[in-house]
Amino acid sequence: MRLSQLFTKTSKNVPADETAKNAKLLIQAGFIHKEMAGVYTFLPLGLRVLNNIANIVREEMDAIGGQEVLMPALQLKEHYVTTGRWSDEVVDNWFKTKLINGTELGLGFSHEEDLTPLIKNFITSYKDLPIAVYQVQTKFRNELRSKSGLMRGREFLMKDMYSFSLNQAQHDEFYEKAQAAYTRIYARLGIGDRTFMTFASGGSFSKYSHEFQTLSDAGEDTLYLSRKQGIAINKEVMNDDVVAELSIDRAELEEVKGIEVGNIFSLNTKFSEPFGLAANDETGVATPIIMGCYGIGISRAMGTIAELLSDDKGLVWPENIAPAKVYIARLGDSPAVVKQADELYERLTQSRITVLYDDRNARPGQKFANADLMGIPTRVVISDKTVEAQTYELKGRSSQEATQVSLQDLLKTLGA
RNA sequence: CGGGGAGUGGCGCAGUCUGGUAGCGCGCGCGGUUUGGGACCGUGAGGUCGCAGGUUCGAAUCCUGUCUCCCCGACCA
Repeated sequence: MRLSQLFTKTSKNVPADETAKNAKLLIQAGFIHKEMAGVYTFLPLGLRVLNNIANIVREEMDAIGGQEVLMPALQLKEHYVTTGRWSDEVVDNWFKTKLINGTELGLGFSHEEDLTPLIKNFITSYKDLPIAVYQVQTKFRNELRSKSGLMRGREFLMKDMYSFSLNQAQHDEFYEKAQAAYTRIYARLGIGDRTFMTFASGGSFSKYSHEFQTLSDAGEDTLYLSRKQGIAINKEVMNDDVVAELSIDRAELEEVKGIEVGNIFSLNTKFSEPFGLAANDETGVATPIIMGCYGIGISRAMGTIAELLSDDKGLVWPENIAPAKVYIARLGDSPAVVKQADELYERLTQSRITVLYDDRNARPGQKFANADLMGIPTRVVISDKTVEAQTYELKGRSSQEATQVSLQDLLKTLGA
């Protein structure tokens, strides 16, 4: 992508109506635009990041047998009446709407009620199990107060997966696989070292749920972390019994703040019972299917990464999810410089390396500041100097020093 | 929902207390000089001050109502 073509621009001014670092930076760099509280547009560069994150999540879900679908946002009232979740007393963050004929509908905040009856159409035997179905979809939650930029929105992108198992053993096996997949996801997103599995409330479904909490002072949750064991306990379930059950020495627990970047929990037969979702076992006896639920807020993960991996110059994206791998800063517009920069851009693009090519008629400082603010992992400078020296200047986003390399070495470094 | 703060060109702000029909910076257009860390000079365009009502000869400024945004708290199946 040539920056001269990109319709968004970075700004020297920080938005006044945001306090959260992630929102400030993402807006300043032109990645997102706020429509209203808790509702953001993803602009070209922001959408690339969002998609990159979603695709990593997809790969890991596929790797454990997840099958992707896309369910509607509009939700049938009767399904929620079946489970008792239509009531505003029970679910206080519903967005509800109506058809012109008056039929009430909901805007999905989760999809158990949509998927469970759907699965009933296909699954009837133990031979069909286990299965796991997921989607990457927009969720609507009428939060009393949205806040912190992408961290807590009213409309946000979420990956939600649901597993269906014949019995507890089969469920546990998949649950553990999902747990491992989640760990891999956060590692690939560049926040693995500070993300910990956390024992949290299982609600009305099970004893515990497992949250994945990324340590940050910007987080909303208070946790007690055992670095030694690499696990944490959410304050909401913290007590002596839990500590004992997990064989943790209470003295080593550290009180920290975390951002919930994922949550998995066992649903047991909470949804399969009311919908009559059962499978025949080997003896022909119908048994309720055991379900599990596995969520990751894709947009929240993006906000978390923006928040945590940034520095005083701007965003710092891990290579896996950056909107582009390379930023070509073309200094000046002498024919030799333009030619060389154009050729490098073509060459890298052909090698399927994503590039932001700063071909604008702007001063060097502006281009450097832009590259830093946007958080592009690698910067290549082409100028009269480098053309003359027959080198390319290479610099990582977080390194202080630039190096001069030959075209051959440059291509090698970039994997082209 | 309770408490606090704030709405003035695309963005960031001043002006409001002490009414007299808007000003600065960034950005943008044009001309020129520049070109290795968000350049400089000149020139120009762009707002009627969130919205509605009221007071007044006159309202960005005072009064009432209302909408929106941010923060803290409560809430987060």
